[in-house]
Amino acid sequence: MSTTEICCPPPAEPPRLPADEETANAELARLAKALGHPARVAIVRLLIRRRGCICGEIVDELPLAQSTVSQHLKHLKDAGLIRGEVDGPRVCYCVEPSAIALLKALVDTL
Amino acid sequence: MSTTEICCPPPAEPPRLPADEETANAELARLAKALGHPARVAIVRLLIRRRGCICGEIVDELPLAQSTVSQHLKHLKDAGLIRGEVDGPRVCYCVEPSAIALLKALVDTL
DNA sequence: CCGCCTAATCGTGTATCGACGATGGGCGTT
DNA sequence: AACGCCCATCGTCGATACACGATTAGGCGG
Repeated sequence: MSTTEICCPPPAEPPRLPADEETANAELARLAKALGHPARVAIVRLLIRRRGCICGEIVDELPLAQSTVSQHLKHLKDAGLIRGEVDGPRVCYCVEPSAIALLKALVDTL
Repeated sequence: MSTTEICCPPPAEPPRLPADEETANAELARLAKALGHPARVAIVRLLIRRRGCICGEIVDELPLAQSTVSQHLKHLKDAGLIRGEVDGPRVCYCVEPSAIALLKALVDTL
């Protein structure tokens, strides 16, 4: 395996909106809450920009302590917005395209 | 004035995205945070559905106490997502179309 | 095997959220 | 003038968020 391979192949499947409105509200609220912090928006944008994945580079890019960044990453991962894969000693994060697509679709229903 | 007039004429101006990315992140985080609760999503949807405006009807629609709903309305108003106008003894809320448009535009930049 | 590097987790402190009941203020109605 | 309705605000409480330093866990390299 080459070391520069893409660790997170995005399957970009079209989002399926929840039929039930209450579920849709809860889903949108979940995703929105995960983006409800500037640092997390910055992380998502960073992960999108570098199509590949990063790990501790995020810490270098943000004016936050390593543990704080790790917390934000956990938030985003719990919300399903990003994915993290262990690659040897480091961890490779990337966005979950379907989650982003779902967010966009849900926001568009407003 | 008729009692059924539209209290919140939406000016629907096209959103101007912040040029600075950091500002855009903060703006998106603010709006997302405001939507980061199912009840607030439900309120926004309710206000959109009934193009006109409502007030205490929201309380009837949600399984929450009046004061709690008022708090959520305050959140949404502080975030600029909704507007509230006093109309006699009752208060008339409606969405701020430009804010919704801005949110959609910001999410689309992801 | 031992140390190193990376990242997650723990523990802490402060601040904010979310919910409620109770209180207060503004405006019609009687 | 007094009452009643509608809504905002206050005060409170437990839960959660946010930030940090310190510690732990887990691979890799020497």
